[in-house]
Amino acid sequence: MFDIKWIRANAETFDRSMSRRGLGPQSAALLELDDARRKTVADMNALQERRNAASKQIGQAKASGDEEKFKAIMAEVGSLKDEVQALEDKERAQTEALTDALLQLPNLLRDDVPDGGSEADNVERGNYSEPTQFNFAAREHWELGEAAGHMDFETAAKISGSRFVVLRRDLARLERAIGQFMLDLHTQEHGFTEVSAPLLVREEALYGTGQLPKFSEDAFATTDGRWLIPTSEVSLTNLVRESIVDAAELPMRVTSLTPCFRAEAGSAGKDTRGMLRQHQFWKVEMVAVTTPDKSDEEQEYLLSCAENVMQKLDVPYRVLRLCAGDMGATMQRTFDIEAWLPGQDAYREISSVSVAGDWQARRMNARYRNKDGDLDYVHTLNGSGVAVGRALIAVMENYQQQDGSIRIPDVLRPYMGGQEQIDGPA
RNA sequence: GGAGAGGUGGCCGAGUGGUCGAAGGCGCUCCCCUGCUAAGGGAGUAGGCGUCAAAAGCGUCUCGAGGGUUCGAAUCCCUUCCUCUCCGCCA
Repeated sequence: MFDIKWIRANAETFDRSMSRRGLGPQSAALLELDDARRKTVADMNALQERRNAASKQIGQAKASGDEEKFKAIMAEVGSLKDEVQALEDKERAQTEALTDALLQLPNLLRDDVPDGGSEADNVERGNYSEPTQFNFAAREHWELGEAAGHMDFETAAKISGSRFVVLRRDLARLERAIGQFMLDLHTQEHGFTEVSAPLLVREEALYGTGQLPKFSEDAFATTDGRWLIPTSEVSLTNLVRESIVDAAELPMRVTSLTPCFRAEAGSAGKDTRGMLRQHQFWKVEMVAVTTPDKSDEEQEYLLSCAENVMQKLDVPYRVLRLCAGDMGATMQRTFDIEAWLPGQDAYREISSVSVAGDWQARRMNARYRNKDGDLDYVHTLNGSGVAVGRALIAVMENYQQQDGSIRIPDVLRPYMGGQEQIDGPA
């Protein structure tokens, strides 16, 4: 959500950002709406002032017993009332129209976000180790899992439909181990506070983080008007909604391990095989709330935390600086971490680390008191740390052995009762 | 599901149809005082919008939200959302 006053003062910057997002210039239409609104406000205020003054005189007239004056002013106020009412209605409608328009707009882009229209234009920012090499043909995760009998899409389809999976035995445990490991890493080494927050949220929470109003088709709604979270970014970021955060408590860093639910509308036919793209998956999320001057470095910090997960798992990855056309609407700058998947012979997204600036904070009305003692909006950031389902895939494919067994990364063994590998087909 | 209570400033909390954006307290800021600290004394301290280059000032709106009664509503009425308590049910 944008501050219309900021748009008026920075129309060019604003329009350039929108253009880079593939939208036309937006400021002119918005400012026109706002000009009309402000004119109404001015008229309304003037009338209200007259009404208020007249009301006071009525009180005085009545007190002094001046019946004639009393009636005269009453008459004036009577007509003023309707006019004021009309202007108030007009003002409300105009403000609502402006707010609705502002709510639709994507976030600003930071200057260092590369231009580009698709993922092809993302810029590599660095990587960690070379792609894993095998002296046998690498299998995809679902081949490994189905062959060993602990990854079952058929049964999942009977229960829930496509894009669901049933994991059994060691693989179910490995999924749990990955989540536990990452959560412990963030809480014990990275300074995050673990949070267990709702998975079912009000519509307002999704407006706050920006999934609504534009992306309702991506999430699942319940029959009572609530929504299943598409990411715990929603629950965690909204922790500060409608509040004034104590500046001494910033940066606030929270993390949680939760299921995420996504409708995946519009990705029909994409990644249909395996568990890369599911309607339900586990994810460890990191959310940070900080002051505006600290959000850039905070994003670097979140990225380093996510990278640390990958390094400890010892899975090859690269970091991308997402281009304008590939970025989500709610963020100002995004770094993706892509894990190397030998079975696919490709890097695939496993984490996304973004800074939203004050865009979400304005929607949530989340503020803090700055050094001058004035209220200002906080900056919010989030990053996957990392997606559990995809980490499971990455571990399976990178740690696979010729016989279809899978070695267990060192850091996960404590969470697997010391087990060193998951056996392949019997 | 049944019955009840309540939503007021950063927080707690008082509040009667008018002079209330709102007592008091806490917190915070500044000043005074004491060698330092603690304690004490004094002053200040809601937010949004509009106007303004900006600040000040001025105007206006806001006591959950929306509507109504009234010359006038935090206060009365209606609707609605939310929170809490008790009972029932339940992991």
